[in-house]
Amino acid sequence: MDDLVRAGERRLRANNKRLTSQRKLVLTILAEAGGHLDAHDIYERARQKEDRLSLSTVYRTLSTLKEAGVVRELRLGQEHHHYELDGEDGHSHLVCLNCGRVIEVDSSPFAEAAMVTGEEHGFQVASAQVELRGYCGRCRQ
Amino acid sequence: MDDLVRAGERRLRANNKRLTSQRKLVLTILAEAGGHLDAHDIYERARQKEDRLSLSTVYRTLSTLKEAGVVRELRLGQEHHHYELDGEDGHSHLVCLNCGRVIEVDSSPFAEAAMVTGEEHGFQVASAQVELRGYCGRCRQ
DNA sequence: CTTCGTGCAAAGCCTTTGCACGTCG
DNA sequence: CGACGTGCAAAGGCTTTGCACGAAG
Repeated sequence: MDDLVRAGERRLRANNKRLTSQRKLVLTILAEAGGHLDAHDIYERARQKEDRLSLSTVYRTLSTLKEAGVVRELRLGQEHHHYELDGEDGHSHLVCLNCGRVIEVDSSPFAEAAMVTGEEHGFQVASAQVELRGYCGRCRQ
Repeated sequence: MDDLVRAGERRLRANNKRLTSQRKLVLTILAEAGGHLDAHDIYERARQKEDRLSLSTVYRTLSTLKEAGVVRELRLGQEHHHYELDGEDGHSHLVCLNCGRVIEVDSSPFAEAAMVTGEEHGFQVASAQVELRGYCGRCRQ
C-alpha cells in the first residue's frame, strides 16, 4: 500500500511535478481507500486527518495525477467522477441498479476482446473501462 | 430509421407518456444522427429545423426517454453526457485520446465476458458499457 | 531565488427545478 | 376539461480559474 504511494511519488517526479504535502496526502488517502473515491470524499478524509487541503487543490491534484498516469478517472453511473489509483491491474465495475453498490472485479476477461476490437478498427487501445449494470446478489430476490 | 422513431413512440405510449411534438422531434433527431449526441447537439439541431424546443425540454425529454428504455445515456470521456437510441444492438465506443474522435463498434465480443464476470459475483448483468481509449489510425503516426 | 503549487473566492458549465401557460388525450 | 408537458429564468452541484501568498527545488 505504501508501495503504491511511493510509486505515485516517483511518477510525479518523473513528470517534473513537485512533491507537496497535499499531493502526498491525496495519494495516501487513495491508497488507504483502495477503491473509488470522489473529489469530495477525498476532501472530507483529508479534513478528518486534520490536514489543510482545499477542494480546488483536490481537483488540481487529481488532474495532475491523472496526467501522470497515477490515477484513473471513473464514471460510475453517478453524475460526478470517481478516482482510484492506477495499479498494474485494471479492474472493472459492477454497479447495482437497485442499491447502488459498486463491486470491483478483475477486467482481464475483457482485455482480449478489447485488443481484437481495437485492431479491427486500426485503433491502438491504451486502456479499457468496463461498467456492467445490473442487480447484485442481495437485491436479486 | 423511421422504424426506430415509431418504436420509441410506441414505448412512450406504453409508459403513459404523451406524444408531443417536442418528443417526436428529439426522437427524430436521434434517429437521424444514428450515433451519440449530447443535449446541446440536440438543441442546436432542433433550432436548425426551425422548431421551437427549449434546452430544459431536451433534458426532460431525454430523462423521460431514458426511463422508458428508448434512449441510452453514455459517458464518453467528456465531462457531459451523450445519448443514443437504444436499439437491439448494444455498441461500444473507441475514444481517441488525441483527436477526440469516437468510433462506434459492435460490442458482442464483450457480451460473453460480461456474462461470465457477472455470474462469478452473483451479479445479474442488465447492460454493459465498454469504452476503449487509445489512438485511432489517423493519429497513430 | 525562481518557479510552481495552494487557498480563497468567484466564475463556468451542464443540468435540474418552480411557476404559469399551453397542449394532449 | 383536467392532467401532463413546455418555456423561461433562476437555482443547483460539480469543477475550473484568477490572483496573491507560500513552499519546493
